[in-house]
Amino acid sequence: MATIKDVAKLAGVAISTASYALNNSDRISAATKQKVEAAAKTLNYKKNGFASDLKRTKTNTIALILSDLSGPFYSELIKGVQDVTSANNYDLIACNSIGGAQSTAVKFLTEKRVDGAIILAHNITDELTIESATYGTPLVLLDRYLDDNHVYHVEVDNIQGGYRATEYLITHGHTEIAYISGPAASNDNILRYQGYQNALMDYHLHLHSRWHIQGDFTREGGYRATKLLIAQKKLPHAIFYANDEMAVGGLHAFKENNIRIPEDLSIIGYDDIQLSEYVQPPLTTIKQPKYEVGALAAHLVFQILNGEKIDHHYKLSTELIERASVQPRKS
Amino acid sequence: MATIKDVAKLAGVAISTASYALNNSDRISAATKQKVEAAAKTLNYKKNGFASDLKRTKTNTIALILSDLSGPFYSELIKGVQDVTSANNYDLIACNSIGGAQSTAVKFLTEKRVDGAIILAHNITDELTIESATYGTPLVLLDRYLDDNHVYHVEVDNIQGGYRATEYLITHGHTEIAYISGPAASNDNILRYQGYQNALMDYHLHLHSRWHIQGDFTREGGYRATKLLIAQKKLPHAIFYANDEMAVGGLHAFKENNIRIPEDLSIIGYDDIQLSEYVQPPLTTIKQPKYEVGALAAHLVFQILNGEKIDHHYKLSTELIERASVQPRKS
DNA sequence: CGAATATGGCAACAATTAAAGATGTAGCAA
DNA sequence: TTGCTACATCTTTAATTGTTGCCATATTCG
Repeated sequence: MATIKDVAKLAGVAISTASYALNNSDRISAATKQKVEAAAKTLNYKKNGFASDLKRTKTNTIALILSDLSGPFYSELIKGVQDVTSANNYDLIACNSIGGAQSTAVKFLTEKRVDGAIILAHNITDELTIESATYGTPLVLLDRYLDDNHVYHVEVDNIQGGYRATEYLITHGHTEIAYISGPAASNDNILRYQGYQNALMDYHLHLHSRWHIQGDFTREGGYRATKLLIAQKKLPHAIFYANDEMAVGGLHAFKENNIRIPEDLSIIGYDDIQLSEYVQPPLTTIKQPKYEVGALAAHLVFQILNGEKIDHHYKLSTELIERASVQPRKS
Repeated sequence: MATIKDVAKLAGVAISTASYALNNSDRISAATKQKVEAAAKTLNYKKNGFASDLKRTKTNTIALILSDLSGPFYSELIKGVQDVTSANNYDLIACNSIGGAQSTAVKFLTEKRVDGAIILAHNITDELTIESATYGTPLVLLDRYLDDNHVYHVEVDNIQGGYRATEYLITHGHTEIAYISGPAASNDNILRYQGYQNALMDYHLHLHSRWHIQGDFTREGGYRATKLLIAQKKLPHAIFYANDEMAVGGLHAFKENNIRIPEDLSIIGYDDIQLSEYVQPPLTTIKQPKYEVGALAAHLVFQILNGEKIDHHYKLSTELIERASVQPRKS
């Protein structure tokens, strides 16, 4: 493989001259520049990215860290990140954090292989995150809060989203409203539940523990939780599923038990996944501004990279998508 | 940021000794090793990835190149790649090829930032692909054929898949079978159509050009193509959509025109996307072994990296998923 | 004293870049 | 006209980036 040395030799100039010429420095005469470029072409010279990055101590790439590349991650969010990154002429790579401290993500972070990162992966420990941030790599966290001077956050207002979903059910006349939760440890879940509680309180409704069923954000978990609810004999008026995947699972359970949605019971989800529009009935749900989250996160990375002083916290709000899984309660 | 120099100084040893110690060489005494490790810890030393890669001329990472990171790409396929890559203790990064020659993907390929790559991105030109391959980076192409000694291929047998789909319709009594195609330039599309033609021929059915409608692999395109077909007044007995996305679009069009599937007309798709199971009626379709494609592709990269001589071409076959969108024709 | 083991010195990897050097040209005085 | 300086332009030398690994050397022990 040809190096810049070979190019310089062929062009009959010094290595540095070749470097200047190839990098469009204006201290090189047009003639020399042409000679060098011709040489580079005939040798099929391509610069070695590492050597270049090493000297410049800058990679021009930022990482999007996902817990699992093959996961059902938000394509809208990625689009947001991608758009902003390429507008800034940076490269974007996606890597996974499977394997914790041994993962690709952590390696890229600690070994300074990227200039900045956006993290959507709860399996990267807090310490690791802080450690990476402290050493100068701008980090934007999307899925949790971390009190550190070098870490920035973009989040969707989950409390407000949970509140809105619950309020929507209440204003449709439902008073017995169940909540099928995500994993207890999930921050998203906790906040959505908080919103649910706040709404019940504000409308002077009671919080029954029987209406709080544990789920895990998976379709299967939603199915099981719903079966459990059905087995309790007395059904609620409506159910707020902490995410759409679980709601889809719930739909299966209801179908098996000949319970009609929304005639017998209203349900609302959270996320507005692609499927929501296609299930029967189409799912009313809370939509998160995913594109905006991604775009904002990427923007922040660049602002930090430019040394601008910015807030550490950004909160975006949700939107309610009305479809057909909720109907007013007939008394 | 601490470098190995600082570590060596603090530990009171030479740089090389520190390097050996940190890389678990057995030529270093346990005592020294410990000293070095302690120093590294107090200084919070993390090796610089580039410098290391530069010296070793090896990156230990392979790239999965996708035309668009935010696209609806095959999560099963990625899972296959991911599993094999991590089993080989390599890192995997995903990058996009938006922007052609200026894209991140091309940059990583030409600048030797990765040891190998799996490409699922038609917008990387053939020349570029060959160029990268020639200079020693193992390349596995998933979406097209390229006659080059350094390029390897894994493909799903699209002719067989197209044949199987068509044959299934024929054996259910349908004789007037339409084909709604993908983009004319798509290799996948061409081969599926080839399979369709072969099946018709083998069963002595005529190929009517009126039954060949142009689509583009998108939901919207499927919708439009189907409307066109409906507008022709005379409907076929069955339709073979070159992919599921278009079939979903078709379903919309039929619903709008009160044409019942599968009572009035049978349809079959291709891909078995997640949605297929959920649309009404659930879509009978051809499933591609995506996980296997990804896993095999990754395997090949490592075999090539190990200098093994392997075939340049691998073909996997499809599977027919029977659901409810095809029913026998009543004469 | 020779062998084995542990450690250190130094070049190499491929690029960038500051600073010094070379070359040529113009201006001006003798 | 000649000779010299000054300056601008272009090119080169050499240092630098962080790490690795070959080779040489120092130390220790039987």
